[in-house]
Amino acid sequence: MPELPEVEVVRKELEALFEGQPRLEKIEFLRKELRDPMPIAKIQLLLGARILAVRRRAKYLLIETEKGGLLSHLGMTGTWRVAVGGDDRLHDHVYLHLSNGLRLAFRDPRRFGILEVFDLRFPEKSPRLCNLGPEPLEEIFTGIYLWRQLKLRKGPVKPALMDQKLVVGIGNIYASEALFRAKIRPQRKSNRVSLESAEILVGQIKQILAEAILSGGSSISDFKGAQDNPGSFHLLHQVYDRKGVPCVICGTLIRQSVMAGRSTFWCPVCQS
DNA sequence: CTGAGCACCTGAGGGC
DNA sequence: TGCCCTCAGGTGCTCA
Repeated sequence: MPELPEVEVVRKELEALFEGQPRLEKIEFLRKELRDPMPIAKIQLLLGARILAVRRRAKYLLIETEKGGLLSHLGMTGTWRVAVGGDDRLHDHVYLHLSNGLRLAFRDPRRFGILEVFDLRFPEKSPRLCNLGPEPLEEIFTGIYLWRQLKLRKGPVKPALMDQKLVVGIGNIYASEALFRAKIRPQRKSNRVSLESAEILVGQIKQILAEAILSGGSSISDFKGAQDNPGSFHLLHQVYDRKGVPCVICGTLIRQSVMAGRSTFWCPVCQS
């Protein structure tokens, strides 16, 4: 799935496609459910509305219209794509027909994605958004904040970084990558990460997410932008999916293990 | 409260 | 070539 950088890349592309504030002329559902049933009737209430903006909160895309908000999550394999005329895509589930002539497809083979409405006036109160931690690229996400949060936890630091209640947007790739850059072993107990290490880790998280956005995201497997352009950040992965490959710093072979059900990669020498 | 395990679903890739 | 197995960017449930 798309982690924060990939979602942000999609957001920017949608923003460009929504230039001129097109109307939602038709919303076509090719199936009734993704991971959960879609609230089709509520979504249809947005018909005819102009699209005003598209924002991102955590890994959610928030499309703001005159008549309300449309929220989407890309799950593991979700994408918003400009549908080309006549194509008959197996995994297209919803089409947004816009008044500028574009047809946007929500395409998601595994159907772990989400499509719902949200209240524009109180987005933070919507059920999907009300328990989220701070945005990692904003100033409130600091070393002292992370250190205090980690102090409260006994488990390993890597799953903690992926907990969206602690901080949003970091998924399985960027958790491994940020810990490598900060020289922290993923297995390190959260409450034993020093303030100094937490400061370094926050700096690395901000840097890696920003770099990934600039590179158009990581295109492992099938992530692509709305108009088929792949990102290139996966070329800069230093540990993720590199089991048995020499560490770029010290040459030791990268190791892999499973933590909280997710593959985890690290250098046994550089990270302690 | 926390953390672990698993379920949700399809497709890609490796081994034989 | 084909079959079978494992694994995949996330989240949210149950259970201890």
